[in-house]
Amino acid sequence: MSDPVRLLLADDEHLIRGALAALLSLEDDLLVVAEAATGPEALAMARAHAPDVAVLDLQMPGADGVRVATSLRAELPGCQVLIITGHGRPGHLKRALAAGVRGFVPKTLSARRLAEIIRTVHAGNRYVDPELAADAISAGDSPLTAREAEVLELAADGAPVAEIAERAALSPGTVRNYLSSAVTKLGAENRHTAVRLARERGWV
Amino acid sequence: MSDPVRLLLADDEHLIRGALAALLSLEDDLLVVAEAATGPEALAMARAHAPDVAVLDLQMPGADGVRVATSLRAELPGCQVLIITGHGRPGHLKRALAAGVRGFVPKTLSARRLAEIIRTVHAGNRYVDPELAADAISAGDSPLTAREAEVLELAADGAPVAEIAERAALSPGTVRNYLSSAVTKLGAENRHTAVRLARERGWV
DNA sequence: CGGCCGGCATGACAAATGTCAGCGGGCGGT
DNA sequence: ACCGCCCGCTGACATTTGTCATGCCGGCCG
Repeated sequence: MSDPVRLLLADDEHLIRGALAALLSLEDDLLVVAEAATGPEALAMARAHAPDVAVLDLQMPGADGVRVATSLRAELPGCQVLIITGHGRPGHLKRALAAGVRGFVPKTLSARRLAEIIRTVHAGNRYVDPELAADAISAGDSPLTAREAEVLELAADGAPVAEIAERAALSPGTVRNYLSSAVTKLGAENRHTAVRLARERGWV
Repeated sequence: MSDPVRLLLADDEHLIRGALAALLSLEDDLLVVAEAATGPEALAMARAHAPDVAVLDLQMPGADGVRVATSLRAELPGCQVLIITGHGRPGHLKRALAAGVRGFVPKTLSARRLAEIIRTVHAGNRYVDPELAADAISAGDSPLTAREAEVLELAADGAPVAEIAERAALSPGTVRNYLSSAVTKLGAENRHTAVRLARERGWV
């Protein structure tokens, strides 16, 4: 029999991480060699242990799973990345795939299936949860231009136009134009529902 | 030795629930007798198995942990409820306690600690995570009147004043007044940041 | 080269929003 | 009985928005 698959687990929820580690350790061809609770910690652990597969939670303090994946891709090309997420938004999947992530699955999965998918990913294949994939396809591509998305993001926390303009180094009028066109493209009634829609589709 | 503690586990994330069940089963005085993925399912399972302790995730499809806890309290007074949450907001804790929940902990906890807390709760004692408790205390009570909170909630998804007025059966002017006073009380710049603030503090 | 598109801006106007003052009614304390 | 507080409403006003037309510049593609 071949060597076991060496795993890095990163999730900020201690309970889940520990439980996951325990469950995956039951599979005798999987070996958890490192755990991390934050993005930077995950990177450090990966450097130290050079795992075969990194299982990363999408939402972690410090740096999210996709950012970690990007760094990992550059530093440890041999390490495959599997992203695991609670509430998967379409855009995240796209970003993740672009970052070279090999697998993307929701947390509503049994441990046995996860173990299988880890093996799949380790073998160099990809695996994307069918439901998340369907969502991503139906959501389609973002109709927003880079600027529109940027401005929309700055508008996300309810800041007035003046503040957005300052933070984006734009004229207030321009900001309103971008906001307006973004709202139109998204079919929203105002900037705030637009922000919500864009968030739901993972476009911000 | 006494009988084992009979547990109900409810969490919509299969992975976590399964892992948790496995870990808690390692403790020989704990026995997982039922699992559920949604609020209603949790209630049904509780009726069928009459567990000693119900471990409920706060955010579940159908009905959230607190609502389930309320029903449980009425139907199965002998069943203690322990709420477990990812990102705990202060107001939830207060609502949970009011619903007769005996324990409230974040997911950033080791399985061993969780097992201890389950025993504590089963013994009839309360346990609230110190950090969450501190947050709740520092957040204090909501300064909003019932109407202000109601209107703010209706404003949450970015609806225009006219729509809020209709849905609340109020005059548009009144809605604006409530919104304005809520914004002032919360020290926000506009209704949207007010909504965000109120959400963070668990006041909506 | 000549469109075309996106980025960036202005100006102007309509609509929505935030703010303030004030009025009346009800309800619970002192 | 009186006071204070919350509810609910109106009206008026300043400010912030959303929307539209229009213009200039720079890059990219046919």
